[in-house]
Amino acid sequence: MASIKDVAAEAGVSVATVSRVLNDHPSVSAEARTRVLAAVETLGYRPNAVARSLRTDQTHTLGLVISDVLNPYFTELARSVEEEARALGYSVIIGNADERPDLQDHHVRNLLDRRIDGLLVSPTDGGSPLMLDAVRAGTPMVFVDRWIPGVDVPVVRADGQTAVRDLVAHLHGLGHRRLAIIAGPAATTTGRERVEAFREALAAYGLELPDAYTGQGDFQAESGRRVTEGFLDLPEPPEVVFAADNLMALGALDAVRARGLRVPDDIALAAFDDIRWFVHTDPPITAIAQPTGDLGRAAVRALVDRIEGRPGESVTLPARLVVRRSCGENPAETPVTNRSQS
Amino acid sequence: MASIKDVAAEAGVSVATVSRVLNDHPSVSAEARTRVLAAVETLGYRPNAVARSLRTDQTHTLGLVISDVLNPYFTELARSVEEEARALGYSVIIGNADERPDLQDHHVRNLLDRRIDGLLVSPTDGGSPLMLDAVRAGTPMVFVDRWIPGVDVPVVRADGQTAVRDLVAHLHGLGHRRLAIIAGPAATTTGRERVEAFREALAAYGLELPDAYTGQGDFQAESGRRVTEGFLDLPEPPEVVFAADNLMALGALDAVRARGLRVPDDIALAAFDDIRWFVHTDPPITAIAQPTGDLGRAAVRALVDRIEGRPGESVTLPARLVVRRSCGENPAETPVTNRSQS
DNA sequence: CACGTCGATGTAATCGATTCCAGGCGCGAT
DNA sequence: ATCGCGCCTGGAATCGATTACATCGACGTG
Repeated sequence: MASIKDVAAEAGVSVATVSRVLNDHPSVSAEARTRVLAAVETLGYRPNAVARSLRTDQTHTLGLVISDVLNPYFTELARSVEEEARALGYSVIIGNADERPDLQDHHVRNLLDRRIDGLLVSPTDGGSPLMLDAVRAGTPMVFVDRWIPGVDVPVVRADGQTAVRDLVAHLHGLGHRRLAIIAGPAATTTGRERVEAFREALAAYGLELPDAYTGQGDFQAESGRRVTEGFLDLPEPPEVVFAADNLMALGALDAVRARGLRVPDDIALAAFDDIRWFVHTDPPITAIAQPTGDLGRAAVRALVDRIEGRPGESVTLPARLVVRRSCGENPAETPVTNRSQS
Repeated sequence: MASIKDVAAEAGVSVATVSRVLNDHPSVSAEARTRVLAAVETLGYRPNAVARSLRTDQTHTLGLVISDVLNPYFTELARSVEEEARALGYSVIIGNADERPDLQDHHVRNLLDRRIDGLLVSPTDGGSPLMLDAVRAGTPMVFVDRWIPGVDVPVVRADGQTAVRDLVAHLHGLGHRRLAIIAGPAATTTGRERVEAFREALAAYGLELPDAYTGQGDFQAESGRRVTEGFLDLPEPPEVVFAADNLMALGALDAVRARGLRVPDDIALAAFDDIRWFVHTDPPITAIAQPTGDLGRAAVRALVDRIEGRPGESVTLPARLVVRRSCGENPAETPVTNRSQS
């Protein structure tokens, strides 16, 4: 590949001048500029980003470490992150942690080695020393969706509390009283918070959340299936299962169907995280929708603010309930919200 | 951040020795080695990948440019690509082209500027001058899923011809005679091939594929909806709609449902690309499944072979038909294949 | 004893950019 | 005519690594 020296030789100027033209520095004569640009054209020159980064100490790259790329929620998040980053002149390198702390660490280390300008993380766990060191060392960082308590890093996330209350109201209104939850890993904030919000919402109706109705999942489909099977084996199975993410809801659906039971007739199902496919499942699934695109964009803006020396603040956006048919018929309401989705 | 110089100073040796220790070069005394490693430890030193890349002219990074991250097929592909690359010591930077040639070019340019070691592309179109230049300039490249005819680059893809024949046999056996297809963009190989395979398979049964039954889609859900509406408006609508990818099938499902019609009673539906959710839609959708994971891994191996100076060959793997209920009941067969999926 | 060999180490060049600094030139003011 | 000031320009340092080459000492051998 042609280097800046080749361009300088071709244009008959020094490398300094070429560099000045390329970074449109003011003091370059019109003549030099045109000669350089012509040389760039004929040589098909493209600046070497690696060399530039070494010198300027900026890569114009953000790292995004997410917990699971196969989860449509994170895919959508990744997409909006990349979009906003591109608009602001940054590229994104995605690391998929697969809900595994060791893989998460691998990616964080890799990204740090590559001297990314900032890091967007949705932590799988309570935070490895590596990540905490990075924060302490001053690496610009922003948490998205999940976060690590006690670490001084902006957090961009959705607040599901109101939506969970709406969900419980909806369930209660349909006559359900025995409500169970498939929780996410206790090491994650979202894993804990969703259970707490659910418990509080139940309390408002004088309902309890017994241990038997609190299954421990890991945000993956298989755990949803396993936990649901446990629920169905209980002497008094719950009337509703609320899955703390969309993949576990999928697993729950599998488990229910494998027993030859039907949703919502035999057992109702609801999920945190709404995804396109929930409109098309049998039956369409009632879910709590996060403003995923907005979260991704806000997270990037916060991170870039930090990188470029501005404050960079935390953002919390509301999630909302989307009622479909998986919790039982509500003749007046269902057709409307269903149609609004299509 | 600490640099190699700091380590050298701390250990009381030269930078050359530090570098030798880090790259485990044979001629370093045991004593120097331990001193260097200790210094690395106390300083928390990590080599700067940017500097290293500049010097060695390798980034140990692959670029992956895919057509649409929101498409589960490509998400899965991306995941397996990253996995295999990691196993071989490479990182992956993903660029999402969103089926837009201009975005595809943006990412290719960006990746080239970053001096990635090799490029994995699933082209959205016939190939921009930029990409063709890169091939000519000797950038290691491999096409995956889709390719560009006439370009000398290994291709890793699935062959759907047999599976499409199986599909048509299945449909014919169920009594369907008026079969329609929602095609992908004519600029893509997969867009063209799937139509051709379908047409040939129909011919084997003495059936035609009239223009009215060939809708032009763009691999996005919205086009599937639009085309399907067109089909339903025909004086004699088709009995089956075969969507050339999973998103267009989703759009088709929307369109059918919006009319208050039912699958498969009013119209049958099948799709190219199988995804997890197809088991759970109403009804479960008959699809042609690609060995996505194998494709991703094979593509990475071919690319890394090229990068490291070995041949790097094209690979074609067979796709297979997965029968579910969306084309009509086949009492003997359906329960079995359906159960095998769960 | 002299010489060649080999292992361990350091010095310095290099990768391809950016940028500080100094110098040359033209021009207006004194 | 001289001076000073801007504008352009080039030389050279620099970023943090890798690596060719030189050096030096120890050791074995003829």
